Amino acid sequence: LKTPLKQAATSQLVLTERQPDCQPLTTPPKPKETPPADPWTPTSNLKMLISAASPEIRSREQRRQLSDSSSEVLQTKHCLQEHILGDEYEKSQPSRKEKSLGLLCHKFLARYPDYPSPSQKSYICLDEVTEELHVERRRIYDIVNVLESLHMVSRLARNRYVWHGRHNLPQTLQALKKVGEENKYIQQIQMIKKREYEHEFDPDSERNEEMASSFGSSEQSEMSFVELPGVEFRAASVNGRKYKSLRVMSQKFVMLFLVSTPQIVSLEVAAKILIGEDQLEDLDKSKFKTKIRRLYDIANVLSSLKLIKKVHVTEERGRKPAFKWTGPEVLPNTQETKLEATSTTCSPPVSESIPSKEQCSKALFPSKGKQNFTRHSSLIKLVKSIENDRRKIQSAPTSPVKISASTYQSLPVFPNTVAQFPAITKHQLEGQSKTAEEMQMKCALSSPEAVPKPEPSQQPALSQPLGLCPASHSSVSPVILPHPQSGVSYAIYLHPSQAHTVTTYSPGFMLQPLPCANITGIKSNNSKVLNKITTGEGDTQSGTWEPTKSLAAEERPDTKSETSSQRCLKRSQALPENNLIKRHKSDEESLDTSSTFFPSGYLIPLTHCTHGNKAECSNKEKAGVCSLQHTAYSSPITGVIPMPASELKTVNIPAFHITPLNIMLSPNSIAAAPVLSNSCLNSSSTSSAPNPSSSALNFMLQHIGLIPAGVQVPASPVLQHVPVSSQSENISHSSGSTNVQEGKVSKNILQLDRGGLSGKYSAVPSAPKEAQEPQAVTESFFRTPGGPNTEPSLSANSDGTQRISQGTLYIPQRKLEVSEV
DNA sequence: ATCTCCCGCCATATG
DNA sequence: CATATGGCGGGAGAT
Repeated sequence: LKTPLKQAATSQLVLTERQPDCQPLTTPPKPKETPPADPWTPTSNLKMLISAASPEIRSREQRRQLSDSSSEVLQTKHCLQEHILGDEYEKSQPSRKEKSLGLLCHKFLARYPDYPSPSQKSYICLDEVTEELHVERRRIYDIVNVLESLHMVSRLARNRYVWHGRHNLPQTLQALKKVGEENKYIQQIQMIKKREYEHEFDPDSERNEEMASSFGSSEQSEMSFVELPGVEFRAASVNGRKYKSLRVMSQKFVMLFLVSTPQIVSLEVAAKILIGEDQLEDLDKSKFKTKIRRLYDIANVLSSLKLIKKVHVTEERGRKPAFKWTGPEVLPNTQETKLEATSTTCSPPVSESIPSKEQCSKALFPSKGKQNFTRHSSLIKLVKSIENDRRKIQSAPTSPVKISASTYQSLPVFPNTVAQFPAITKHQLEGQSKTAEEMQMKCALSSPEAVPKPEPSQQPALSQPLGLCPASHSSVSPVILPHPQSGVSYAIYLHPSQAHTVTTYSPGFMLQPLPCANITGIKSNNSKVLNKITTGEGDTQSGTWEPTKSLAAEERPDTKSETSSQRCLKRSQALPENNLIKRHKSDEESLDTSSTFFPSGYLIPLTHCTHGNKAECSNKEKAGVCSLQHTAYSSPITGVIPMPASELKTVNIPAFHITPLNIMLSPNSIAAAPVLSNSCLNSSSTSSAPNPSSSALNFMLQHIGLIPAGVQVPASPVLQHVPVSSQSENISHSSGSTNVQEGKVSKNILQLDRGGLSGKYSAVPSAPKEAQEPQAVTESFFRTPGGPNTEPSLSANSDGTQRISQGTLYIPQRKLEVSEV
């Protein structure tokens, strides 16, 4: 028995971790799973597992061949059915591992392509899945829920989901990262660690007290689900609150990875944070346990997606289970600063290339869905009101042309004012048109720098966001935020209960221990950096801005970068902003009143709203849109925009990673900083999934000829990788007290390779590795004695300060000295 | 013993 | 009301 079990385990690991290397080996398909009725044969069991695994592995490695993978699966399945040859082969008891969520998830994923073509949507029928995979429905829900949290699937109706694959992943991650930053997760993590520390000395003295006090404040984002423009909960979905916990937990869990510097998160910390958010109380041992259980569930799915992998962190206390982010690095969005002339671009994130075309198209029409808030009248109302507001705004000027590519507009600081300020709208490309001229115009507009000219009046439509004010919270008050980088704007809905909290909440309670100071400092540094990058100097301005929270900085980076014209625009807006900011600053110092925001919110992409409006839009527009869309589809878009190396450097600077550090911003602050973001940023991001506008923009530019169609994705990929790998790796290595061990896993993997597949593998040495290779390469490349952050590129841009600050961050109050050589 | 986390009861949501 | 979802926690396999 044991043997078989082990194998199973191994196989699983392999599946999870190894895929890339596998080669197309042919596996003689053997039976896959059998119903547990059969007898037992260890060997058979193994075989089965392996066989099962191999196909999947294959599929994985070749992500490109989706169809293949699916076919494989089918094959496997067939085999299963007819197999039986082995008689004794059977495996019988599925040993727990065979039933693991991770394995199940693999099987599930194997059925669908990572990057399904937009044209053909694949639907997921839960009944079929459960049947084919031989699992209880409950398990499928676990998987689907996590996938939903990443927007890899979305629910259509009962029993029905749509498969999006990883197309939305970049956007999702970016959005999550942003929210994570807003939530001050970094600080929370530090707090927890600190507390832990203290505990060591003092057993449980006043744990409750502390927790309550500190955490109470931190309870912020309670249940909030971050949505993306293109993917929203459909139909009956869920807006309704309560039941999104797994989804929400999943998102938060991911946020923790994206926000923390070594991208390693221990279960314990994650659980505490997640608990802390909604419940002040602690102590709950059972609650903690439950949370942990859920985290394991989520982790299994994320592992199957290869977004994380298990590791162990050894601290003073001993070693604790943890997970390390292995997914694509999310760039700090912020910097769209430079998008200007070149368009920046986005390089494909990570290793996989994404069908740009598809993405673009997708991005263009995100809204397909209307959001239905099922059964939540309040939500519906909100939406309507929002729409109305928007309409008002839009309607005001006549602007036939909306523009937008740029994206995000600014958000009004105060709702009232909002209307007054001109904003550039995001998407609306649609309407417009078709003419080349128009397109050009748009393009121009869209690019921030290039387009400075657009006058406000022209951009009447704020398509997105309208700011609503946070100040008055009604039971449900939506706060709309622009999401510059990704171009995704989202709104946060507070639960009534939360709202109370927020409103009520006293300023003093925030905690921000030491770290704060550091953070702040860093932040300022970052901002400086930004300035530097963007503008040569900017000290002056920066001074003003610095105070702002990182968020502000992030979002607003363009401010600096913008062209004069834009600047002017902004300035006008800025006045209020600045004041606000300043104010905040002071607040912050005192303790941050604002910190609480973003508590629980439900994030809804504004885009949708727009959509809703769409109806109202003139038919013409619609028509225009349609045409546009078509075009988009048919047109060959590269999707990638060339980016100069220099730019890349800037963007990738490690400092930025740190930037996130963040700080929380208050809604006000956010609102305050209206920004026009440009699409570039997003593009840069990696992400492949830029916001609609950006993609549209790119598309247009290319067509117009402004941008070369071919894109060079030269260095960018590498660079992108760098930050991630280098960081994490270095850290792990260097960390003194904290160790990350992956030993087990890797071992298993290795064994497996040797054992069963070696023969096949031998044939294919280099190719497979490639997938993972990049990491290694980059790693070595960047790894420098100085420490994780010391990279050449960095140094160029940064002044010593940055580096220092970074170091500070890492090490913050813990003893674990991670980096610092 | 501890770490993982499967299983499936049962409250809720959805249609 | 019948189902579909999915929170939750016991308790057992894996280490």
